[in-house]
Amino acid sequence: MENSSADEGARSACGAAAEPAAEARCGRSGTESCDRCRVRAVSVCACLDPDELEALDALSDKATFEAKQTLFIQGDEADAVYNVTCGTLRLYKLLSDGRRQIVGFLLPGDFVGLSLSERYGYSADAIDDVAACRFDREAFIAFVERKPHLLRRLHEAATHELTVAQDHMVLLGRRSAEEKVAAFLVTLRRRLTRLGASAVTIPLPMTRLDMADHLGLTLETVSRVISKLARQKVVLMVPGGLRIMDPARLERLGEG
Amino acid sequence: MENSSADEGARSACGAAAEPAAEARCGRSGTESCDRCRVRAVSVCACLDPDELEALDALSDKATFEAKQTLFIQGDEADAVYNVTCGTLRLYKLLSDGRRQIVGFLLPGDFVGLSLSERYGYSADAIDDVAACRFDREAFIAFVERKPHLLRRLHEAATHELTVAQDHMVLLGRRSAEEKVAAFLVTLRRRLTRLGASAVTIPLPMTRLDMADHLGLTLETVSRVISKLARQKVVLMVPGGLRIMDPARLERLGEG
DNA sequence: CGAGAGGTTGAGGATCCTCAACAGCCGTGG
DNA sequence: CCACGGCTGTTGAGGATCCTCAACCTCTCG
Repeated sequence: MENSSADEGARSACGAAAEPAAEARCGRSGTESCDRCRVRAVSVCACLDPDELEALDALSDKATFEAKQTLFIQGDEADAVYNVTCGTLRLYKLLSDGRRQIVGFLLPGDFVGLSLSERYGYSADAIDDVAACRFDREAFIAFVERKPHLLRRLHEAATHELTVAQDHMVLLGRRSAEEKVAAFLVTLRRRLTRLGASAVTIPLPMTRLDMADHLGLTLETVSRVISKLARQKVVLMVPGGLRIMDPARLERLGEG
Repeated sequence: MENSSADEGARSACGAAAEPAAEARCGRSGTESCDRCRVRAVSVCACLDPDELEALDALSDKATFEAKQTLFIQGDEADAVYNVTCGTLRLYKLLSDGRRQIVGFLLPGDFVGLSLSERYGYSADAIDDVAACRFDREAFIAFVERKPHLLRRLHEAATHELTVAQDHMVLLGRRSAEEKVAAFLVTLRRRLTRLGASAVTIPLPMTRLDMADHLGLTLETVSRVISKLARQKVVLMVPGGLRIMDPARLERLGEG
């Protein structure tokens, strides 16, 4: 039973049928072995040869998380690292009075636990249904010790994250609400494009509050800016996401 | 001829005499060999044994930069990496209309160029006179290739930077002006303490504008907040810095 | 059908920014 | 030696942006 066509383009990158359970939603990607993995080419695993990949595969569990499930809390002992294969995660820090800053959204291919440190530096929730390769942290570290080129790759990934974080500091510190939302959409579009997803319709599995807590705004401001962009025909609001009607205009709003 | 005692505690971490030239201001730290280096214990070099240290020493130039001198611009080809031994740097990104976000201040012991990538991801200026160990990037990478434990150390440093960046996102996105300034002072105090500097008087070689561009504020707001903290006797304004009168109160203002 | 979650929109207000004036410091140069 | 300009910092008045509070809507799910 397919739904109406309006929200079709706004589906998650998984692109599977719409059953609620994570296993179903993410298709077989949660249980496949590495050689058939959809996100291998964009993941840290891309640097491994077939033998190494097999060894790594032997270390991994295929874990799934339902929407809104918490993977771990900031300060928890870090017993696992993950490679996301399907779905969307939010990583966030809380202040003692409940204020929240989402430091990033993770998409398929992204790695959780780059720091390899003993405790998680942020909390992580599944936003929609998520599938991931789960590695015991100790075992993963031991594996890395024997593969310097994997360490090199992890280092590249970490410094890339650092660059992304610094760009986000510019956004948080020096940009207007409209620029923030536009830049967020442009960035998300680029990431989805690199994953091979359609570039015209952006799925937004996160809520307005999530976006607000990522952009240093309130949910009302996010909603108002998106409404304004829709009024100006830069985007079209569709269930579950946004259709980009004027990419050039959006990029101009998002670029400094 | 020593100046009045008021500004004595607010000197830079170099603690040398006040001649203008970088070599003089930073004392011998800019030309010393590694085994007498003041910041070795807190630098990435700390993981090297004496032989390795000697090999690395052979790769390094001792570079000095005068106050306000630019080391490199965002997008420049990255031909060198640096280890700061004395003085303060600002790392920043610019938007096309001139808005600036300072992504970090570097103190002695900090490393510039962790990403080892081909181009610099931000611009860097000396704030006061600076001394640093300069390494040819290619040569440094070749050295790292032969020393996996140094790569591991660089990775640790990079992920530490990432954590710092994420904490700064919380500050930029979710904290008030007063909290921002207080947190900045607390953080700077902690860093200086780890370097063995006095914890009661914080030198502030950067301008109000620098602080504002780091905290996502205007220079006027920074000035007003500091004045307010001084009125409340949390800090005392001294030439070149601040004396912390009520550390507990400052930490409460700075903590979430 | 009712409850709850998520989203939109409006009115009013707080925070922080903009613009402006002025003070202190310092090196330069008459 | 002192006047001057430039740079930095402080303070005030007024205003823009964004937040807070609130009402209402749609959609989903039990």
